[in-house]
Amino acid sequence: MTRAGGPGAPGVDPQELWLARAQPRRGRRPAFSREAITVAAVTLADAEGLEAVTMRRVASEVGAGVMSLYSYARDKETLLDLMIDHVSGELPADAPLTGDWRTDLKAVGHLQRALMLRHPWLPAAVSARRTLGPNVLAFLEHALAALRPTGLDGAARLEVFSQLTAFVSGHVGYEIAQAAAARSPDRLAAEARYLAAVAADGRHPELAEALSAPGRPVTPEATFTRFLNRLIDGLDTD
Amino acid sequence: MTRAGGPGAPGVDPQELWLARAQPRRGRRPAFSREAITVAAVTLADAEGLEAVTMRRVASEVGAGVMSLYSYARDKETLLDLMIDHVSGELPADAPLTGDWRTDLKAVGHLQRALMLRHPWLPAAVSARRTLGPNVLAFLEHALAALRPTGLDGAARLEVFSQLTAFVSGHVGYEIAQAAAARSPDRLAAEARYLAAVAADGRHPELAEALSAPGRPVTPEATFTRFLNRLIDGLDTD
DNA sequence: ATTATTCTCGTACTGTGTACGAGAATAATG
DNA sequence: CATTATTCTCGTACACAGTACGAGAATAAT
Repeated sequence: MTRAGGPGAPGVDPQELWLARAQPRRGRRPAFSREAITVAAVTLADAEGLEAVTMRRVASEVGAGVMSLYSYARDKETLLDLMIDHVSGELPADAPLTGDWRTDLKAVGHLQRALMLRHPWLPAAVSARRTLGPNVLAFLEHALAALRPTGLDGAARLEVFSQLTAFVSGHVGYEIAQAAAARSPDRLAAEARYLAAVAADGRHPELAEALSAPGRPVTPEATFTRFLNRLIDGLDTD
Repeated sequence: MTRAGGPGAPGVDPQELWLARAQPRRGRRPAFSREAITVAAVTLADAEGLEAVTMRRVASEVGAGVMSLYSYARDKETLLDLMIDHVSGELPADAPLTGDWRTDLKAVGHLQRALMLRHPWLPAAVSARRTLGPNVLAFLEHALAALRPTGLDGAARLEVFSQLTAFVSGHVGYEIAQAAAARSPDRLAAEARYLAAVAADGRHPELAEALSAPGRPVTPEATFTRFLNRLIDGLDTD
């Protein structure tokens, strides 16, 4: 027969992924699980980055043959969706709300950032991709509830959440790039030398000044909080 | 000999890429140019997406053998850096400033967004990567100048610019994903059906309401402007 | 003319995602 | 019980990726 399903019953529709599958009561029993495969992939990405997540690596990590993975996810893209939704499950979708929507929304932002820092591959994976798995939707539900006191209509609340997510994703993506660069001192030194050379060429006076400024140490956390607060405090509910 | 240089003189240092190269007055003359190769890669990415940019495709587009590209860029990552800096050259780094830094900074944000919309692969490429080519630095210089009236010190101005860029990148990345989804009506319909099913399950009342709300048409442009204004108006210069 | 240098690019290697299909395991059917 | 339909596993194979290697072509200095 022609691959009709599998434990994951991957269909033609992308969304079919998330729909509860009719459990087959016939045929060979699955030796693995979508969950186990997803966890293996996430673990790999956390430890060695997204580019370490190859079907072969994941399969060997989980003790399966490579092609067996395709019974659980139609393709690698789908596996990525599974990974995204899986880690989104770490977001507490039922945290109590204070009733002050600004406070609650800031908490949402901080939760998202913390998740992305735990899984540094997330910003890049989420960019230019929309994953609507159960965990993502559960947290969306939570965020929409937090926004209820604003009095905004549903569409507007949806928009605010999307924008918040986009902001956090962009911010943390950059934060991660910074941290990665700082992790290899020689590369960092080379960059510093290069920038110093650019600053010294006379055509970049602003940059020169910015680099010569005494860089008081700022934690990324503080920077994020500051900008998040600005964004959220600036929201109005007219 | 062991690949000592080439037209691009790719060295060990990543930054060496951007440093002016001593033009060799010996040996065979280059048949192509870094510029031409970069343009070909950008054109390809614009038309068919980043995944269409393979060394073989770029080479054939430019009429070169595949391995010849490696004389102009050490590896594909470097080619990506070249692409990013190249399109950054479209940003007018010498636009006149009004002197009102909020107005000027908003203009900067709009310029960045426009660039990313023209080159939809940009947000994904920029995420988790730092490219410091001449065009990027020229625009940075421009943005820092725009921020001068704030009275912020150099480091703070640098930070504001980084945050702005991160915000725009995150926003436009999401905007592009939306647009891409909307481009294939069947996929969009499938998603709508799926979301309706989720909304109907009773456990997502907020989502159900959001989806049922009469979606007055909002242009992405207006949304972006709104959030950008909030972010920038919220900035203070204490 | 010789030689050093700098480029071009065919060949080949490793690693990728995944189509195909043979075979193993299970449940329903006679 | 044997048969059969179903559902899974996974070895093999293929196209295509990035790129190391190195032989040869073109150019400038000697």
